[in-house]
Amino acid sequence: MLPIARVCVDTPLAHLDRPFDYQVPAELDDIALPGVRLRLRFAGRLVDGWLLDRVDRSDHPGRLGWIERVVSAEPVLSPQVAALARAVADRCAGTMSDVLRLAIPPRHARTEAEPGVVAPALPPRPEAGSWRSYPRGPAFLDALYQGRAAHACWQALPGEDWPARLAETAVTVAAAGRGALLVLPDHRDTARVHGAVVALAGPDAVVALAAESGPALRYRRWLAVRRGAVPIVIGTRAAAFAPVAELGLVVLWDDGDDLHAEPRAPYPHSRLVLGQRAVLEGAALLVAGYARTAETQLSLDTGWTHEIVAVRDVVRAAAPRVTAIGEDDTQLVRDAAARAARLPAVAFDAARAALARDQPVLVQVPRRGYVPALACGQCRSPARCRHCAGPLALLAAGRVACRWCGVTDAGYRCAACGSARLRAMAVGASRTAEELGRAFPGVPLRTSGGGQVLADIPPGLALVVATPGAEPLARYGAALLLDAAALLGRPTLRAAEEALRRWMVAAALVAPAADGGRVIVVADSSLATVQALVRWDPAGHARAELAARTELGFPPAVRMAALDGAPEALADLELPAGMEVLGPVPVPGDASGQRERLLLRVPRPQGSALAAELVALQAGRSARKAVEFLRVEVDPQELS
DNA sequence: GCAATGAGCGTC
DNA sequence: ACGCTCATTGCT
Repeated sequence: MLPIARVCVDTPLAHLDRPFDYQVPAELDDIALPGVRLRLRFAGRLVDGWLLDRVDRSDHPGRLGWIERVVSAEPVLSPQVAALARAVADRCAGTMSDVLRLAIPPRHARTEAEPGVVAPALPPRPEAGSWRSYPRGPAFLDALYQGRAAHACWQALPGEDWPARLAETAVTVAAAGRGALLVLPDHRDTARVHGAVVALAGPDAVVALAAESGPALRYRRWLAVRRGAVPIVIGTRAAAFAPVAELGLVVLWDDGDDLHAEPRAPYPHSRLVLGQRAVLEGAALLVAGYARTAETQLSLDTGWTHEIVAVRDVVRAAAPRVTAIGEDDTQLVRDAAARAARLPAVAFDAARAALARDQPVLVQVPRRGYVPALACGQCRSPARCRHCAGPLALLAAGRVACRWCGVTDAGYRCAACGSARLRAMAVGASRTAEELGRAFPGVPLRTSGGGQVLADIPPGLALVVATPGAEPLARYGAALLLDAAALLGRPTLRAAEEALRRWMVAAALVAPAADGGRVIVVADSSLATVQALVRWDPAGHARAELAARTELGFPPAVRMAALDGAPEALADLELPAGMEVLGPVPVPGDASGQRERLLLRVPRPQGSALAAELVALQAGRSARKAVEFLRVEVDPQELS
């Protein structure tokens, strides 16, 4: 066999993120194949590595070391995942070994020794009749069956059985003899889609890869995928790297959910990982959800995806009736208990009507701890810095400063209406479940959220109080979206998009308007995001959101990177020339105050140049043995 | 003039 | 964290 092994060495040092050549001892020659885990001596110490390739000669002028050990003959790193890890590392200004740590689960030797399972027969192609609600849906499924690399974004109708629809896409691909990979925000959604695929194609065609299962089970399922025995993989963000054989389709559900953002370096988002895979492996791509992100809108505008949406009348027929009531003009009810829970009359009436029809009522209350942001006192549009368009915040002294560039702005005027008045988007006092329960005596009260998430509820009457994302599955007669202004007023770039997404996830569980379904959102009806919910118009909202971000120079219209570190460390950085530097600003969510953030901003076409510069920056630091902490995140998820 | 020592650097 | 290079030091 070819005498030289090209190896990716598992080291945290950025300047060593390249292949190294080793000699293969004769006794390891037949198992030292591409993809195996290795032990080798690197700079004196014994380290882990990945065998990338066998080649006939090395360009290294010095003496080559020898591979110490092949950990196991299992070729865990497929060529496709190796290429993916390289591409993701380059894009995120990180190292391949960091990405491989995310991509490949820890070895479980006993599991590896178990006999493998046999791949099941191809499932039959499923009926795709339900996709007829979406004019371009059936054509997309045809493309999947024919093995074409179609790229689409799909806005599910309210009330849609979306797990069944996603299962149909996956089984269609499996029926054509290729693999499908579906990535969902959480375990609950994963289980639902897994169930839907099992119902269509049986239990042998699909595995769920989720962190919840123990290491042995997780590795067993992962190995079955790697060995080509399972064509359909469902899972949370780590599954985006699953080594599905003959990948024909990648699906991302609810791409605005921040659970899709990987918190470990180099912080790749599932959207990025799956997008890269679609390109590298020639697979179809489906980005789906009730709502639509600005990133997905951009992929439509650039022609990278096309949209699968229902026509207006079909959307209207499926949606509940949504009513917005402003906080200020809220008419409280006579009922003392309802008044104590600060329930507006309209909300109280909608809930009572649903309960009278024997249908459950959902109450969405935001999680605690949202920081107030500043908005125009006149038109309520977020207050933006005149210098860099960053978000304004109130300093302790009562003065106003930008959270991005730190410039204090004494003479603020709203860019939209010219008003000089500012208003804190106060976090509404969160109503307790007990207060709400007292307003509806005799109705079973259930709460879902935090550590106690209910998957579903028993049929019949119930008042369900849930935080966003924890709504139990049911057909509700009404939903009350309380403290909506608190969701909308969060001082982050994605506040509006995120609010609409969360409202839609809740509202989609409510019966259509024709069946009496009602949604009451306690927020000013003149706000664009509230109107988008009332009209059930996720596409229009995404278009407006992207237009606004383009205007202001925010992602995804531009490429950004965040450099977080101690102020001295940031001051010492030799920043690349030719890009806009914002800050230092506070690090979002950092309570210690010991760290600051620099933001680099470039036009999108210079995105890869920015990543390359940041790789060079980190390589220089690690070569110089710099010890001060520096966190580099390209496309930072949290932006104020 | 040259060996002995140690800091710095690259890492196959 | 090993081993190589290269500069410095101290001795002949």
